Amino acid sequence: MSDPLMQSLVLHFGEMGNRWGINRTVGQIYALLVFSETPLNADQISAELGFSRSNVSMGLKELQSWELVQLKHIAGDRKDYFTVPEDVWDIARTLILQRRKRELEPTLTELRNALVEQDGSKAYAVKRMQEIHDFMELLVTWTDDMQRLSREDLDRLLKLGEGVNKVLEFTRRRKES
Amino acid sequence: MSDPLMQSLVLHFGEMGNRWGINRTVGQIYALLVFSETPLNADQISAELGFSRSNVSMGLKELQSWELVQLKHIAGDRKDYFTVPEDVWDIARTLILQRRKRELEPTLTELRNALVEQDGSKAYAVKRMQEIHDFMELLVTWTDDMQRLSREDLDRLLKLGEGVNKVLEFTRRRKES
DNA sequence: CTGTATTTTCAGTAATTACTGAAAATACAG
DNA sequence: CTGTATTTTCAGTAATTACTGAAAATACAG
Repeated sequence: MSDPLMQSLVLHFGEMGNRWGINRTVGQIYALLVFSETPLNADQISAELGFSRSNVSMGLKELQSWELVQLKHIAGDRKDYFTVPEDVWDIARTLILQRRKRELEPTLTELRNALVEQDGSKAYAVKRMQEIHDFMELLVTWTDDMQRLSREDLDRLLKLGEGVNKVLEFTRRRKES
Repeated sequence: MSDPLMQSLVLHFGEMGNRWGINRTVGQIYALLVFSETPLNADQISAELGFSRSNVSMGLKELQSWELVQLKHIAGDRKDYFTVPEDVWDIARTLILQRRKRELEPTLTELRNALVEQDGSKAYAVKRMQEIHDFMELLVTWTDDMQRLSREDLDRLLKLGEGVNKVLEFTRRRKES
């Protein structure tokens, strides 16, 4: 890689891959695409990162299943090229949606079923299942609502931060009256 | 396990462990503690889940490093007993804090350094680093702010959902005037 | 339809991670 | 301080996951 700064960050994203549930090579491929101005094809990625063409193919497939990369075609070139959305917010949105799908929804379904079938089960365990279920449902609905906000409103909301407290006063008062 | 419903959920949490960055056994130990009314000691866990005492010891150590379990002592008993916080919100708070620490902060530090050392690097890559850095910083500050809200305010905020949009109108108007 | 470029699949193997039992370390009752 | 209960460490191995090269499948230019 020509740029040493980029190189070290690509390696770092590879390491972080573990913690995000993807493997080292997939993390590196992703980082490379993020920092590349132009779309890249599998051969370029393979050459740049030094692992096999087939490994790159599998990595790209996984990134596509996460909807984290986009397939582009270049006129007069038969190869598949890949990029990543320009807007960091779009990336974040996808990440949240995907993690929710993989980390929350299966458990939510499982809990829902458990609560329906429940009978003669230990009362405490059932209570706990209910609590977790309700909380997860709340989170899912909320992230759904957030997805519907415009980029600008989201930005505003995040920057509001703790100030949200003051804003909440309105609702509180409204409910009390 | 006496309760079949609980059994199947413990197994499910084990499977989900993979996606949450912990292994199957750690996931099962955690679920067992969540659904158990009383604190459990390592021998009980080991017997209940059918894996070795030493594996349970390592699992509990990992859960402690995540601050997801609490050590309890029972009068007149020399063994260590473990539980999980009663309040789902407390669990969620810990989870968010820990994931931030493991998934965001290392990269934030890396990006900060990269941006300082940056010179003669590809302009596009640097721009991208800056964007990601700023976004992550925003997220970190925001989750910090959220941690400071009371349980009740958080609940209110989540239930507000999309309604937050209307509330945002206030800020928007204030800024415009 | 043919031939070549390109991508994907997959069996085999390398690397990593999970798990166990035994031994060592620690904790504490008496 | 001694002896026993309890927890932790760790080397060895089992299980899982990552990666490669070769072969198969697909895509498409001509």
